[in-house]
Amino acid sequence: MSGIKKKQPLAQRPSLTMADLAELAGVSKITVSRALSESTLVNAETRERIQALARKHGYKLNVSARNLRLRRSHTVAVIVEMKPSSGRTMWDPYPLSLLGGITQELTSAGYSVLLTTRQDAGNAAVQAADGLILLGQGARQDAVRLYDKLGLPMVVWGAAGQGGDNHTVVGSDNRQGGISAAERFLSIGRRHPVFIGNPDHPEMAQRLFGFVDELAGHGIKPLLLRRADFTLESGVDAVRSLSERKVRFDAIFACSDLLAMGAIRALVELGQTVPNDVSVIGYDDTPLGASFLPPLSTVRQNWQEGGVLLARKVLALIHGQPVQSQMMATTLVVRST
Amino acid sequence: MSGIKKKQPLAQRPSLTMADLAELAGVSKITVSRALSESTLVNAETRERIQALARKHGYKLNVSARNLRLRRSHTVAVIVEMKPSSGRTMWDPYPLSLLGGITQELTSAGYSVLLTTRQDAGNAAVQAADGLILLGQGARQDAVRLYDKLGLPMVVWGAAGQGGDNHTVVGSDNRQGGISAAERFLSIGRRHPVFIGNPDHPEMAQRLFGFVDELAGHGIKPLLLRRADFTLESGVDAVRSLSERKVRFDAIFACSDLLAMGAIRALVELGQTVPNDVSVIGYDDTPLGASFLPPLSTVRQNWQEGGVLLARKVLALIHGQPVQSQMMATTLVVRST
DNA sequence: CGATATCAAGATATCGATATCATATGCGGC
DNA sequence: GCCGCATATGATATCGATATCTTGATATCG
Repeated sequence: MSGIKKKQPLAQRPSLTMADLAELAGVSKITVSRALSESTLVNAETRERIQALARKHGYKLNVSARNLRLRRSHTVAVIVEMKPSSGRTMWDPYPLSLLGGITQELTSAGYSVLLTTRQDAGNAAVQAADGLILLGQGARQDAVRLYDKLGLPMVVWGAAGQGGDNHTVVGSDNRQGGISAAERFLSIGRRHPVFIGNPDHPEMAQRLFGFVDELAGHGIKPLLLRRADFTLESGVDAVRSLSERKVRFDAIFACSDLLAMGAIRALVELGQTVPNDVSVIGYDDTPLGASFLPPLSTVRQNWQEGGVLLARKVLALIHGQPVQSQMMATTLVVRST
Repeated sequence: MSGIKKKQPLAQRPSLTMADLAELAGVSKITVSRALSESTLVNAETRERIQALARKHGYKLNVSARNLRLRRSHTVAVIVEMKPSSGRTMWDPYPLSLLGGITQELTSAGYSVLLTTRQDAGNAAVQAADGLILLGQGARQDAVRLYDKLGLPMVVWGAAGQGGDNHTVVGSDNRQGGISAAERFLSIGRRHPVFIGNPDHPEMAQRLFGFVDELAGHGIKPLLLRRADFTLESGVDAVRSLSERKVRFDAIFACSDLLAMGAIRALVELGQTVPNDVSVIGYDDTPLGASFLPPLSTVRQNWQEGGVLLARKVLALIHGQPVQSQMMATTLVVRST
């Protein structure tokens, strides 16, 4: 019966439904539903039989139907900020292993990952998601508030305390990253450190605070060199400007490996040696930093793990469990600079 | 009536349905459906009125319901190969702007992007997708065949002709990339070129073929230096081995900027000058190559555009339009090497 | 003027799965 | 022999949207 339709108004590859399986097995479709969802309400033998039948005929669950009935989508929307022209976009190497971690964790929990950009987050599919993960500079106040209105479980990647702390934040412990750079400089007797980066960015600001606070404990006040671009040229330029201003410095903490490498290049040009005259620490532990000459010391963040954490938190929220913000430890990788 | 339910078995945030809107507007729900989908079957005035009402009450379409009825998911699954430990994974900087392009194009066409890894592509949600995009080394024969069985419109990123040409392939024109490197070397009078890369990888193989063929037309046969890793160290090592074997060479075409930079570093160590003694061309146009000293000549691929193209092709396939494989032009960026 | 378009809106059935309530059967205990 | 209870299965309603078929009203034409 059910196999033959009078009409097929919405032509499509005809796929097996539970009703079809039910007919094949000689049971009702509810029994099939129960058998396939491992319910104990159905006899073990029948269950096996139905499952075997499903496998044999390549039965595929209709996700839309289930989602409609259950009023959930089993989907988490990941909203990334896309600023294609910026020096540090979400499409940069690192934040992307975040996506990797997220995907791994969510899919293995049976959830789907819906990738979207900020622009079209008004999207019906996004609103239908069970939860939200915000990545990138999108973690700014306005954006966060915007998505908050959707009333969905939401987790944000970024700096702690960012955005009214009404929502869960996961990020790497930028403050601690700054502290460990400071500790390193102190331990090797540097007295005139410089910070290169953009304190307007909440994550960088945390690095700066950690750096400054730790140094302050030893009576040292670092110089802040504001640089918005995270390019190598920007690093070169920063150091040149220091030299022109005849600033005395013996250590540089840069907010990215690229900046750090630029700084080193400029130092070499100016006849300074690294690390003898000036010690340099970068941020992110890019593969290039390790191969740089001299090999770059840097602060490493574990993005992949961050992604996993983000995913776990949304899932917890979705299941109604209490969740707290969390900052992940960073590691200072000491190489030759 | 419809606002009040006797029971609420699956408790959830109560959201407005078309039926609710219909009651508010004093029309039937079909009219609402038509009004919201801009159908001309409904009076312009009524349409406006209903749309205003929908906006006012923050009506949200239930995607599952629509998808169920229409028997499509408005979703394209993007399957990425995840090999976290490899030197060149999908989570590398570049292939990721591919994702950017894909996302942009698909979402602006009203489709959702479902991100998955290879492992769980048996996933119900993936099977429910309207189309598939394969990224990364997943474009290998076995993987392609696996997904082919799903019978979904599918587009693969990779080298032309790869995998039985039963399916659509989009990629950058690696062969042409090889040719333009060869042309450049010929034009500056180099006679002893070397190719560094891994010809087992289909895309690299194309570069090699283009390189070899073009040179052959001028009676030159390049040396093939096989290197599986795409690290800077690998490039250093490659050049050292050339020097140890006392091979004579005056040009290097490397399959990645990192390899090329490593090669240059080794050349400098050996007292050779670039580009006077040896000319070097890399691949990918990474930001670092441009800032390298000396600035690296390289072959640029436009990943973002590739993503857009992939997306357009799946959409075309989904809509039943004929589609052809396409290779995107590459650009030789001549800098100082 | 009657016949036929044209336009606007409604009635109904349907997509595929599952929650809930109902039913049938078997079994032990008093 | 009847009640209660557990086990296994079925019937029905429902999730929210839309395709298709109808219906009614107005317009157009020979």
